[in-house]
Amino acid sequence: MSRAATTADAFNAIGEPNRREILNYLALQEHAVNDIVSALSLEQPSVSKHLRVLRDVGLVHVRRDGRRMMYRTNAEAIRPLHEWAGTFERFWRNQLARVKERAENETSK
Amino acid sequence: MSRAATTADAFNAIGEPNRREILNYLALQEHAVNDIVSALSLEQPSVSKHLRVLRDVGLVHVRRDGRRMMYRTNAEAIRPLHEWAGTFERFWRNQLARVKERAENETSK
DNA sequence: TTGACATATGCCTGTATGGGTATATGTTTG
DNA sequence: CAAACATATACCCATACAGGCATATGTCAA
Repeated sequence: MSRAATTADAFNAIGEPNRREILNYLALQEHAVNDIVSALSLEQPSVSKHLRVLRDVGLVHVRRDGRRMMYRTNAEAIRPLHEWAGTFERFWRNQLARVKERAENETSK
Repeated sequence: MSRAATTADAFNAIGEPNRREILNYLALQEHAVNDIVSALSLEQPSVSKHLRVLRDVGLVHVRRDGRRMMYRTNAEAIRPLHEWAGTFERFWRNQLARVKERAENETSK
């Protein structure tokens, strides 16, 4: 045993900064691998590998266009993540409320 | 160079399943390390290590209570994550809309 | 079919873990 | 101060990467 595989799930996959950049870039519209390479200044093999990981966890979709491979972010796969983080929303709201409250008490002194 | 450190940021830290469990557990109220060990059936050293990582990226707060260390999730630190994922919301909404639309067209045939 | 173009893989290296076990550190109580 | 209790670290091991470089694979144009 050791560490969990990066390809295990979306949570793990987005841990890599470049992969998040790629997802951002591919969210607006599909792009070929080379476009990503240029846009993010990464090595082509590196991009292909990241795309491979993203694809394995379903974070991107692919489509062949002649000799190019068109990738596109699958927003749907990011939802679980948004929802997980969202379960903490009420807590940070409370925290903010408490801080605000305290601040107001200080001020009214 | 190699991979980014797990302690680099919150995104990376939540990649580990056990750490997400810990955050869930500590969201409702603070708990001592031993409570976590019992609740999640993990080895004590393992829990301490995960807490260390979570603490380094600010995902939990600590407070000493006698010989115990009371940990608590810092929901505020999860917000950036929620927001990042949230930027994709309009995309998955669109995707769902398209799917739904298509389904309705099929039905009406 | 051949060469160019676009990607994907293979391989090697250094590093970052996560788990398990033993042990150090800090705190309380008798 | 000694023993017990609660955590944190130190180590060791096996593994998963991410980056860099070379090369295989797939597709199109002449």
